[in-house]
Amino acid sequence: MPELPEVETVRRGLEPFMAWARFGKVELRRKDLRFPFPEGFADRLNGARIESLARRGKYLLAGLSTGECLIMHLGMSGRFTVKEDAGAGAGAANSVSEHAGDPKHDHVVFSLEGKGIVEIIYNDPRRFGFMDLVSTDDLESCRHFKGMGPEPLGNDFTAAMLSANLKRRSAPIKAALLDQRTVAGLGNIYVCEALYRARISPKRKAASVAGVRAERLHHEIISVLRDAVDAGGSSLRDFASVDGGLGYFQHEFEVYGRGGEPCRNCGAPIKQLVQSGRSTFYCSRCQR
DNA sequence: CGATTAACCTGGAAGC
DNA sequence: TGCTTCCAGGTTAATC
Repeated sequence: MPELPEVETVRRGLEPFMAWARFGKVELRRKDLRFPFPEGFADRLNGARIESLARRGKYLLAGLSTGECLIMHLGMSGRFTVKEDAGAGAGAANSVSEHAGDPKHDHVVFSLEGKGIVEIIYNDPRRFGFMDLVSTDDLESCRHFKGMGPEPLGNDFTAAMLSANLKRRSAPIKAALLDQRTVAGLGNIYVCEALYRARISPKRKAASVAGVRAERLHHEIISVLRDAVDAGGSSLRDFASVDGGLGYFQHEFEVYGRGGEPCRNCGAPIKQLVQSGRSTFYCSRCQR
């Protein structure tokens, strides 16, 4: 489900409930998601205060008072919902999202004590998501973040850095941008959209995206991600923010999911092909 | 070393 | 209506 803008939308939805709250009961309804939960997961969270809720690429990071960091990845179908007034009696759960998902896929329930008690429910039908606990000191070097590329909406992401990361790569630019070592947080949708905005063919060799093309691409990656974050992400199929609200950036797609429809710039039909096992959408007239 | 593919899972949509 | 096939926002282990 989620690329950077969707994960950021989730982060913003969870932050008011999670920041400065304390973990109470942690309920695991199975022993694994994509990977097993780490040893003693529930015990290590219990009693911990959440000092920050951050995002790195497509990962959510809860910094804990215990010196550890709770790492959460939503995979393809993960979602969080918040249940306020948990434990306040029957029928009192007045903010359960209407997009809560099938309860049979509710795999984790965090009970949090902050201003009142809330339950944070993690639902994930496909179970491609996962959670991990890592010492805060080891965050950068841990297996999830070692080698991860720059944060595209951060201050240190530059065209020169993008160009350097694409140099000596023979794969198509589409594949290179899906690789989280090039830039963090891009997925299939926003790679297609950024390449369209930058007028670069997804089939072009990554290494040939340099100079003015790299500058254009750098600029458009930032612009499409900013626009999508501002729109609350894209709601395809089932993405919903924590409060059940839907993003609306899907209405602004220029190419993604528009195979055969006319390019809004030149009128030529949008083409669709498969790269790296994923659908690519692009305009062969506008994108070179 | 880098590039490509299959695999992990379930559910919804499309095709017959 | 029911069965089958394909496809989906991500990552990673295995293979070339």
